[in-house]
Amino acid sequence: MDNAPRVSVLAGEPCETSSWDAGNCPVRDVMNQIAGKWSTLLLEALAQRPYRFGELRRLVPDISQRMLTQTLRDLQRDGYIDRQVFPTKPPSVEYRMTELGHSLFAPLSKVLAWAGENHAAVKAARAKYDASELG
Amino acid sequence: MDNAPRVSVLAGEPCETSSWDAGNCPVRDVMNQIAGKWSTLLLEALAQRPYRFGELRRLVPDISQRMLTQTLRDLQRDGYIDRQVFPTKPPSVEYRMTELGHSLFAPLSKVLAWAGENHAAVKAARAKYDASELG
DNA sequence: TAGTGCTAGTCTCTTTTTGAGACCAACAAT
DNA sequence: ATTGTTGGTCTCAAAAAGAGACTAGCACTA
Repeated sequence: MDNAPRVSVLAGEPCETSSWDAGNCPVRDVMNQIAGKWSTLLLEALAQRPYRFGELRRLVPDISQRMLTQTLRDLQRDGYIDRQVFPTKPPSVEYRMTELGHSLFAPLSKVLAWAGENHAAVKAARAKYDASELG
Repeated sequence: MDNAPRVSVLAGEPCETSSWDAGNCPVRDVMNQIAGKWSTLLLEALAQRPYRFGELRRLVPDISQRMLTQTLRDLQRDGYIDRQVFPTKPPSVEYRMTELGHSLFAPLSKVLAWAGENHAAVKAARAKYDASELG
């Protein structure tokens, strides 16, 4: 049941606070996919250049094959990446970011840049919180 | 064989492909928190104005109290929101976004806007994928 | 005075998701 | 003949999330 298509309720309304339930909210519908543990990492890689399955697996050392397959399928299903099979001797598969994917990655990369710039501040906040919890 | 160029995607160079393991990567460390199912939704709410626990619960109808508590704690721990207890008759708790939280929400809101604008394209891609899977 | 509801949670139990690792078929080199 | 490489799938265990009962102190109600 891992790869069963997720049926999403129809909607078209912007995400107002009065309709923040799962079926009606574009933000939730879109974010719930790209907010996965591995999605942003794979998008970051594929924004750079196309990669093959095994390359991505080596690039992200601690992802399981199962989750790599599944995350790539989800990103493909939402139209962010394309999957192309080459009938070579051992068949190879290339994943490539689509235009839609690049248009998403434009604003997303700003968030990733923020993460890099503010990592220290976040770690400091964590240390402070953990210290006050123990005290 | 492993001739993949180890080049950073982002200008600020927050995450090189040679250190994409969990412990070394600021992007993963920061994103894994804000990428939760409920985090962006709560950040979106608290970017507008402070809210109390019960208000947030009513705002997001399908979040459980357990996950609301836990997500708020995580956001507080990373320094994005503050938690303030008022010793009123029935004690009330107010959650308020910090400066760090607002500085994160600036780029994050661009992604949320993208989600609203491109929801239709994503749904179309999904429909196309599901149709080809069934055929 | 008992009953009800509000507050912001916690505790337990069940279901879902994720992770670890074995297995697959074809073909290439050793 | 064994090993390695390709891109997966399959099963089973562990972790995370969801559902719902339960708490304490106070206010209002009957």
